[in-house]
Amino acid sequence: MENYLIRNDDDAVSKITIQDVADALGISKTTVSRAISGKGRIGSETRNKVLEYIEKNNYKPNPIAKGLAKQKTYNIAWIMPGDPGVTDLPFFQKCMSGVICEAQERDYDVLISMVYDDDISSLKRIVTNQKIDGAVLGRTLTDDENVRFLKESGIPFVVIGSTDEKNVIQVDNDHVKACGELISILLLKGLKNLVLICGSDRHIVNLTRREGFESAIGSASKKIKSEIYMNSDNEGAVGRIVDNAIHENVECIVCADDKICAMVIDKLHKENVKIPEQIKVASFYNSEIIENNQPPITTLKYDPRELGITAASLLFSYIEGNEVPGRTYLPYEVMLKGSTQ
Amino acid sequence: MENYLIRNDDDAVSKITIQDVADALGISKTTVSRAISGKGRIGSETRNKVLEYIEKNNYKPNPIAKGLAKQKTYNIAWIMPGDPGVTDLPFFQKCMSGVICEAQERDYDVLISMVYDDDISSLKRIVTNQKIDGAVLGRTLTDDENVRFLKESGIPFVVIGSTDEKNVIQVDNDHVKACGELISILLLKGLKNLVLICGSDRHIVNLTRREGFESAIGSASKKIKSEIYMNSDNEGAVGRIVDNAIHENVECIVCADDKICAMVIDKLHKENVKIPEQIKVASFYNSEIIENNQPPITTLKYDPRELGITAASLLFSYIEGNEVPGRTYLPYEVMLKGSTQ
DNA sequence: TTGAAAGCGCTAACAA
DNA sequence: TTGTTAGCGCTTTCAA
Repeated sequence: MENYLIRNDDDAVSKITIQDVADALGISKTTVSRAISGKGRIGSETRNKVLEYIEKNNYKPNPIAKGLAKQKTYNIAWIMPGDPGVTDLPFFQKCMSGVICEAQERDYDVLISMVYDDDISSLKRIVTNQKIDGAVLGRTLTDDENVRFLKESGIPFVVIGSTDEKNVIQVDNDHVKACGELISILLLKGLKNLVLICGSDRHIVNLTRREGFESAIGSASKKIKSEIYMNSDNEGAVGRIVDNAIHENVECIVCADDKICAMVIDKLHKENVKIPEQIKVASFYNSEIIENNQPPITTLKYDPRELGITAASLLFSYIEGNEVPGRTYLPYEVMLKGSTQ
Repeated sequence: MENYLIRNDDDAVSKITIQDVADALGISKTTVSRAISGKGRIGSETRNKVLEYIEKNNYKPNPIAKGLAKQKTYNIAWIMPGDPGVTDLPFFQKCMSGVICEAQERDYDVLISMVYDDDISSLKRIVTNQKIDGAVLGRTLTDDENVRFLKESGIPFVVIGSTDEKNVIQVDNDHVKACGELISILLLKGLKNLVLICGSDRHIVNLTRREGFESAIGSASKKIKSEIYMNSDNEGAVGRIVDNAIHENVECIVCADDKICAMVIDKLHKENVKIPEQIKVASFYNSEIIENNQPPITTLKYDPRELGITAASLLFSYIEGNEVPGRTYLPYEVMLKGSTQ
């Protein structure tokens, strides 16, 4: 037989208030408040007395009350896509951990909002309920409802990724440059026939990666044959593209992200096509799956956690009224591995 | 040249307060409050008038103020491991999405806390800062600091997973039964020589899975040869165990989770050992990687999102003062696939 | 059925 | 250097 639990309020944390502290010390709330905040003139003796008492009695100012008085929540939102298969991506987890880490340092907490392509009600709730002081948006779309809504609401926010919207603080890797660089290197190795497989063309990251690919092809010294497939991040599409690539003697399959790359590797494996002997493979984003592959795959390497840290840091800076750059690019690395040798 | 942004408070959301509503309607705050909450006597005419006005002018009560008055935050915490390689697990993402979904329905928000094996400071901050009304803990450890701290703090909480601690509301799958059932089926097929590979023995889930394995072996009608490896969720250990299994003519390798299973599959592949012809493989937890494998792997199937939903739902029920079962088991499914044929 | 007033715990002018 | 006082926006007794 199961045991049942009933809520018992007796054991709630005993909450001591600023008034209690003031009374105990025979001073006023104001003085206590000043001792804590460090603002306003106060005798160092009094301050120490207060600080000591607070420390000993483990007093913590109630942030709700503080928030009401200062019109702040001490919360920011982390907004990420909630669609299954996307939420899971380690990329977002790592960004999030960066955001959390940075928030923590400022005694802020992170409230999570999951949005779906056509449903940003969760974000709207949080904003209209005034539960946050700012937000970090995990990715950008073309014609992005989240961005539009956040701008309208006037709440400070930073996006991870790029957007054409004006006056939006953006943190991203320079995908155009990075992808261009990777492709240029491959072309210098003499490759003349490549395909690029991308996911949704509503994800701006895919558009910028494509742009990098195209620019490298465009500025190549020789004539290059290339094909680009958008919206092809499913097994069926990847399968057909790979089949076709094999048939057309494509020299290198370039994947916009690790998920697509994993599918490509899988498919090539099933078809018994050897990497890199029969066909080369490169990816614009790496991950564990790809790193541990045999042979390891040539990829671009970014630091998602750093994106989160930077985004949050900029957000706080902006909230505090500082001048903040419109766009920040974080570094990348080109990792040349066996898959393109 | 980059553009720089400076925070401009002019565009902040215009906040209309309960007083504004009262003034506009020529009634008192109290009446407005009553109309909204539905508590206390109020003329239906007045109520409608208020509701209508609120609707039209898009008034939202400030939850901070409400929180201060009612001593609530309207936030719960989702506590998950922050260690890299663990945070990423789709399991936690899916639980989290369940928790969020359930919270949303009650106009609660979810605040996220990442804890590390020996560092629960993030949880402590959130609790002592009184920023939450309750918490859902994503997994349980032996001798769990999180559980201990949450109990001491007196804050309502529910754990996903099991624990020996008394008076803790737990939501889990019955791993003992599920794993026992899967193994029993394999034994009925005539297998007589198996190994089980588990991760950390500080994770209670691994202990319960082991228990299920052992109980099935113990109650088998024939004599079964079996070996159990704990703390073996790294490539090196898995490699050695698999090598050894091949050498010892083990019939079936059972993996405590999908990550281990992926490593096992990979290793067998490298060694050119065919599944299921030369060795069979089963996993106590499934995932996309495993489902798409060729041949598909025999696994247990759970619904992590449902765990999150149930945990949050129990938490709210408990917060509201209801009687709540100490332990809730959610269903599982045994998926027999080609890997054990 | 409605309203006045006190209070939730804190901050911040303004006075002293 | 310290205290008084008036909020922040809401809920909730207690009166009317």
